Amino acid sequence: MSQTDDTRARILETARWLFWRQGYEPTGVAQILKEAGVNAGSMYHFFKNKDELLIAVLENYQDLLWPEVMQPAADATGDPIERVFAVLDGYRRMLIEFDFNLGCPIGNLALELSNSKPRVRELLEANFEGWKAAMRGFLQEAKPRLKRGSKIDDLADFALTTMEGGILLARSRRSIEPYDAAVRMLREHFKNSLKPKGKS
Amino acid sequence: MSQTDDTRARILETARWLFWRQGYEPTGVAQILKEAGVNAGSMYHFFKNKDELLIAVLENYQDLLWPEVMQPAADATGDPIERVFAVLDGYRRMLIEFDFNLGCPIGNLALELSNSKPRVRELLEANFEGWKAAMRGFLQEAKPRLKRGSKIDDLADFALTTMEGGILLARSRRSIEPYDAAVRMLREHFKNSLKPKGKS
DNA sequence: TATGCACTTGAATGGTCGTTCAAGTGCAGC
DNA sequence: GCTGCACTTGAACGACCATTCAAGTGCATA
Repeated sequence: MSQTDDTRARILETARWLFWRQGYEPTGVAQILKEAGVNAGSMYHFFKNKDELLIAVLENYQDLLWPEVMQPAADATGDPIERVFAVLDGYRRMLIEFDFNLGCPIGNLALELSNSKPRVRELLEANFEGWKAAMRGFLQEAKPRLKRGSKIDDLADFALTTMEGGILLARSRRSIEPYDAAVRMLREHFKNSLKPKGKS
Repeated sequence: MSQTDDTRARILETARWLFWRQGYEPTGVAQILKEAGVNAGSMYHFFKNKDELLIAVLENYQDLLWPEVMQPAADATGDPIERVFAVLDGYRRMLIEFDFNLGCPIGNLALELSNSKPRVRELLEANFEGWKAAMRGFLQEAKPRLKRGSKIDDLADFALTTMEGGILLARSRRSIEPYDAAVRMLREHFKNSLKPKGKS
């Protein structure tokens, strides 16, 4: 990795972390520069402006989705339905690890920026879509066990809304309870979508 | 209403509207002053600073919850379960009316500010709690029709997380579909929580 | 008519914002 | 050793930020 790549990567990673913790608007360019140990001119050499940096961050999240979020869940269990809940458990651990100070990075930015520039909105949507597609992949594997009427697409959407809503509420109440309750309900819902099978 | 009350009320209402549309941080005091037709000194006569204005806005939301959100739902139908869904339908209409540019005012602010001053967090939580309490009230009425195992508190939480998650996704995708899908799932879940009754 | 106080005026303050740029540095290819 | 270009330096820019304040205005009470 060249010095060049290193600087660019360091800016990107610092920005990603700060946008996650503080949001986009409240994070000043000066703070990014300071924490990345870089001067203003360097940043503006790699990124046209703060908006373009955000766009690069969102593109970066797309690349990180599988290795950081989905792969660990796939490793945790072979059961495709359980993989869905392993993903949700990943967010649960994140909530607790950071003491409810951090939420879903995409969800945070989506709420702050869903009225902003088209390219930004496009990338936010693409990130959600990628998440959903991964879920659909898991569910597709479990298709034989699902009731005929169950729509895989709706189930994936529902997992996403439950996760985002659960995180929102858990952070506000600074307690894991609402998140757990939401996941419990989702699990019940999934159970009702599975064919009734006497044996495992 | 005296001139005094009028000025204060106008500042409060303008701030509420702008915080809703743009969020807290991105809304400048100057913009509030301009749109309210007020000078800086007047605002700082009534509110110590921008933070205190936010706190007043959040207190104001608490007062508005029943007349603006719950009463219309209570008027819409006598069936307590349907009242829950009438509330959700109110948010649905809001999403469409403002072309997905506006979300739940509390949800927006909660995501932006859940790591901020204690009094702010406290009020955000109290707003969610008020919403949930109203839902619990509806569900309590329907208690005889609920299965013995169903926890009213969890159902109320679940309605809230579904609503917030659904709004988040709908705004990002700029389509009502994910919201409708989430509500559909919630309805199914509620149906499964009701005692199986042959006749209506 | 005089006193006091709630409220208003709007310019000014110091700080931070994102961004620019002229002047460098150091390495790759010739 | 020279040229050219990718990259870095860091001071400076104007715009906007929340907030302050001295100087009013106008009304209620005496």
